[in-house]
Amino acid sequence: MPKQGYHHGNLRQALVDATLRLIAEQGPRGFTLSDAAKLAGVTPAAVYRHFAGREDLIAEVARQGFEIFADLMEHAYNGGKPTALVAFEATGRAYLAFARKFPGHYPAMFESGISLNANPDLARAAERARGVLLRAAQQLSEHIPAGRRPPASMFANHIWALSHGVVELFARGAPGTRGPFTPEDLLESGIGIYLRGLGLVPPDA
Amino acid sequence: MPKQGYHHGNLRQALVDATLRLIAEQGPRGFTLSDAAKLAGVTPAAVYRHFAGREDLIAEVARQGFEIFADLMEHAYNGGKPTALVAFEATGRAYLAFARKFPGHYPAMFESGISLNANPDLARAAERARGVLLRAAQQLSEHIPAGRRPPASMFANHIWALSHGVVELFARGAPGTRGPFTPEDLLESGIGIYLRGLGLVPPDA
DNA sequence: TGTACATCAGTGAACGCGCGTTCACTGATGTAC
DNA sequence: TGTACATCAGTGAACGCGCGTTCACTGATGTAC
Repeated sequence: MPKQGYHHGNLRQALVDATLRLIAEQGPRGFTLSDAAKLAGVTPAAVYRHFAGREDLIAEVARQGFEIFADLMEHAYNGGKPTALVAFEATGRAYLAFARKFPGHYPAMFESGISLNANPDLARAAERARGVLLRAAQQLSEHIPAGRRPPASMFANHIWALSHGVVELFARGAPGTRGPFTPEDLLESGIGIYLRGLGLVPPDA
Repeated sequence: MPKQGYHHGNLRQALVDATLRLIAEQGPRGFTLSDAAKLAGVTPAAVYRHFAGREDLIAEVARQGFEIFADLMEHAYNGGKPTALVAFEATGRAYLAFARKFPGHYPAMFESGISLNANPDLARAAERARGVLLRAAQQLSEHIPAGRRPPASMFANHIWALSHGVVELFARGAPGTRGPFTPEDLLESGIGIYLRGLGLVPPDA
């Protein structure tokens, strides 16, 4: 599909890639449309052949991010195999892995200030990602004694919040940068304690 | 102390207040030094009588935020009374309460992209806030059977991450805005489950 | 109490800059005959 | 196979704008005598 004769052939994706690199290097605040164009070897005006403007470009980056994010969590979840618990823990790990391996996507999705509803494709992708985590939580919740089983959406949100907090505070140069624990340790142990609190892990594990 | 004869008398704090209002209304990205000056009824150049520049103004806002934050958590912690557990839970609630009641300070502290080390006063204030939470965690951890007691700094970080995640994702118009739970419910229940996982709350509570 | 003077907070005009966006254009590519 | 033409991706110059910052200044306040 990519043609390399110079009409660039694939400028749309080249601009997305340039945006990713800029955000990864300088944060979502540092990104400018003009820089992205320059990095793609093209005039700023050329961007408007492929995107409605700056906002639209960021939205596409975020959309692709949510697609990858959903895929990655889906893969980690693995249909709930071998057990609901193991699958759920893997999904949690996938969250952090995504944030670290896609340092351009994650900020575009969560720190760029973009509205998820501005763009239907973006909204759909974000919804799908949320859905994966929710499904993992639902299946897991069936193993909790029905009497004191919290709504699955609630503890999906707990895990999401804990993961996001770890990413924001400890996986970058942010406030809590200090400390002997890696973000991975922190998230893994946090989820472990939390699941024990739900009665899903034996107290002596 | 404030003189109301027109040399303004208290422009420094007026600028801080203007910054707070702008950030609360438009987010940390929307803030400009010029707008803050205008809101304070003053020329942009006047700002430089009191601050080294834009960065320095934001740093002062963040510093004041951390001082209030630390005070609030300290007050909630209440020296560990009546019990370590109750005091700890109150401290967690204070986190969210601060984020909601000081919607200008919180973003300046955690979303403005400011470096906590650029300014020694700021670094000190941030350190104090961290210290309060850590102390609460330490005292609480003494109630955990020594054998499987995780480092206090680890579970202080867990609570910090969970709280921050709830604020970022659910206490604003952000991604997870939907759902039947208030942020307060979410954080309270999350901390509850977590503490049960630590063996600090009886399983049938 | 009154005058002369130093201080210094705030003014107003100007700056250079880089941003996002527009517009008429050009020139390579693909298609019709 | 070759020529004529339509398409449309990218150019280059220009725009208006608002930003953070600077500078020489002014004028109110406080102090010394």
